[in-house]
Amino acid sequence: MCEEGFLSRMALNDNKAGMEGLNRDKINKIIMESSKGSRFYENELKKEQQVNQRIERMMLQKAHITEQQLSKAQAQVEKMTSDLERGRDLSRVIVHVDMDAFYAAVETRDCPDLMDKPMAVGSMSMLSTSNYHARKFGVRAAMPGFIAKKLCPNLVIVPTNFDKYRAVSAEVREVFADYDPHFLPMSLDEAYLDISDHLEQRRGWPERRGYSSEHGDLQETVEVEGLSPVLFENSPSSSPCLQDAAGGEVEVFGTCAEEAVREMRFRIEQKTSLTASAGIAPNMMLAKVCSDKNKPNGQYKLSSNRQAVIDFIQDLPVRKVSGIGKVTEKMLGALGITSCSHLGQEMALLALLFSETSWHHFLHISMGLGSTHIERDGERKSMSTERTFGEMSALKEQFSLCRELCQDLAQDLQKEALKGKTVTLKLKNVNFEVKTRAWTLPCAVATTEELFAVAKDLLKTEIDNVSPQPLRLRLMGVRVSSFASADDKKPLQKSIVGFLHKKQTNSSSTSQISHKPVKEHLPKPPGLTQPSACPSLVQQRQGQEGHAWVPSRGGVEVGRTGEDQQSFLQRAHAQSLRLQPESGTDSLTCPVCFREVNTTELTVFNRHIDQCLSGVTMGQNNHTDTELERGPSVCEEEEEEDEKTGGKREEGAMEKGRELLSRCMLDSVGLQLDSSAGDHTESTTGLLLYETSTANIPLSAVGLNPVCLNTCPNGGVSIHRGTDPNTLKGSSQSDPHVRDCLLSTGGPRPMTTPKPESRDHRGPALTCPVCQETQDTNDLTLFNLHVDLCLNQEVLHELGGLAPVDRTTHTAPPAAHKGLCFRDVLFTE
DNA sequence: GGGGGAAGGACCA
DNA sequence: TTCCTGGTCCTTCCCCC
Repeated sequence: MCEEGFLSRMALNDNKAGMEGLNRDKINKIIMESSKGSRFYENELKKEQQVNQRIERMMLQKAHITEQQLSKAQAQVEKMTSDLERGRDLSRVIVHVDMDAFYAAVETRDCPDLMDKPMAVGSMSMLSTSNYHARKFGVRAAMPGFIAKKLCPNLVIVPTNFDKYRAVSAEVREVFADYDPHFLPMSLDEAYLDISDHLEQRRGWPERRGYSSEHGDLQETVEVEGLSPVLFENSPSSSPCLQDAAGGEVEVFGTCAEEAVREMRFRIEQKTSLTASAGIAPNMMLAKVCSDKNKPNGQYKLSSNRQAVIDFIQDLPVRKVSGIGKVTEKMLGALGITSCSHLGQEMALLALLFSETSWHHFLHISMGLGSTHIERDGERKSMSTERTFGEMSALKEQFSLCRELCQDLAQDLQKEALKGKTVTLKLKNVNFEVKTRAWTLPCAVATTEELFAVAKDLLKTEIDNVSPQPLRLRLMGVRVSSFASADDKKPLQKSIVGFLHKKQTNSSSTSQISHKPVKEHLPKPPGLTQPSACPSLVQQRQGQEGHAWVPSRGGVEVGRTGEDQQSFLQRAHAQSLRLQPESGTDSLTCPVCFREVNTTELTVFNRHIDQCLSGVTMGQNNHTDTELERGPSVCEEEEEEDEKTGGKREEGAMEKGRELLSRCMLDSVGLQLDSSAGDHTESTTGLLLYETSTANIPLSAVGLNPVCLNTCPNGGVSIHRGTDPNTLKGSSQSDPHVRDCLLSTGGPRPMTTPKPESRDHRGPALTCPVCQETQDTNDLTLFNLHVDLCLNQEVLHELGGLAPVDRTTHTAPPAAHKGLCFRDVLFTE
């Protein structure tokens, strides 16, 4: 700490070129006065305390280290050191190039009036960079503009113009490409190059080559030997400058690494009127440190020999190394480590106090080792967008912003043709506390609607968690990660077919479905991910089975355990598994009971699945092992019965099947189907649904849209939150569900669905609450069938990226068509 | 005990 | 009056096998 009560993490970070020799105390006092008492400050104080606690724990741990432990660690360190030493590679010439105060320099170039003024690029909220005049006042990047103004009242703040910086950056990169076509850009103003190959070529060139800068056009000139050298004005170094035949100035460069880099910087300056600094070293870590050595407009070369590297590292402050920030610096400082040589001396201690990853990193630094191979074309891991704003507490605004962010992100994903399985919502409240909430889906998503379906549920969970207080936000962001690999992009149904055929179940296929239940396949309601975050749920221990969450109000209590989720997976997929025959197989494996069914007859197999499902779903599995093993024979008996009853049984089975589907899907997300609620037992699907869990349910994950029926202006099936089904009638727009429904759909729709009690209603044409299409029928049985089919399609589409072939006619698929058939609807890949 | 997801945080430009 | 954005990687915790 600089002084009593001062937050070290808020103190001026002068670890930047152009900030040496400043009056730190004076500057810190101003920063302190501007910040103290603010929410930001309070949050920083909290974080500082956390770091201090971390240090305390570390020191306590240190106090308990024995001599024996230390010598064991020392042996380990020594072994690793000698291994690393053997692998030390000094053969590459790595360059780190960094444009000087890039954004500020671009703005100054375009507005020369700014040349001699302290200026910064950014806003009153945050600065992106500052010029060297401003740095003398302590003004630097990542400082809010209002504080910078207090440090330097004459500071000119210019708003950012990224299009302009991108254009300049493209020009600079053209130059980089001449020295290393595979250079690695780190940002708009920074890149790593491996110029080893370029230097090899360069050796074959004339001893010196020159560039004439006449008319601003940089021309490579022929050999200039024999001309009298003159100094080039504004030249980065005092290199000789010659004149060509026309009397124009010619800058001359040699063939060594330093000359090549000087030439590169010269060309950048000629092309953009901006200066760059560079570091030349045998690896990336050292090159980065070297580029900062002679900033601005300078370069530094570290010789490629071991002793030079060791000497260079000796007195280097740890904070100068990329990857060591203020927290690590403080932790090392508590152990008396400030320079890289200290780091090497205390390595055994560090090996005992830090994680393996961390101390290995420290060891590399202390030996002056770094990457000698510039990793190119690394795959992107995530994509996100976030926005900071003034306090936002209104639900409508929050959901609307959430959708906007999803829309922006969907556009970005589309540009790179990416789809990801994990959607993360980031929230920062007005107290600067950051929360992230993630949910991993069974398949990759990319569209606005898909992203919003998840993000809004995550948001809703957080809103409910602080209810009845409003969620007071200052930032919201949405991120997508776990991008689909080439394998993941393959249609899911192939895997399903493979999964069901016993011969393939044991293969090492990368299919998304396997015998072994994989967690990410399990749609998990956000509300259930963190039981403690949901006070209305009672958490129960159930032996070895994990946790069960029992809703404390509304509906019948339904415990949910890991087991439940697994069986949901089975059920959900089973529901979507209606097969077309595939040649070359003689048995199928049931996705519910996992038993082999000796048949290739899909009607028979589907019946078996239905029977399994009825057992699983109703919680009264009537299958005995013997019965299940019989598989086909059960179905044979049923077929016989069908013949006797003239197919009536089939009709009943369809009805039952529909109910089962709804029951399965709803149960899986904590909803219950109620068939005993008096007048309200029937809705458009002939079923009244109400929620049995107070957790927030991402219905979209299983393809259900939370549309509501008679009480909601949007129409549809009623999903009533947390109240007795008999109170449904009284719902209004103030009902949270109705409000959400309106929000998510953009406003009330004309109510076109029939009243639940009027099953024989003969009114105008009906509109399906799922596909929103008007159906040319007023026969509710037919209409209900259509709604079910739509729901099924939505579910399958969600689960497997399947596209419905025919939504209106429900025609049976041609027998020869290869694909999946689910309840008379054909899906193609 | 190891693998993997979620959440939070460090660090970078 | 006011403290960003977008990305990667690491750590910790917890669940599950």
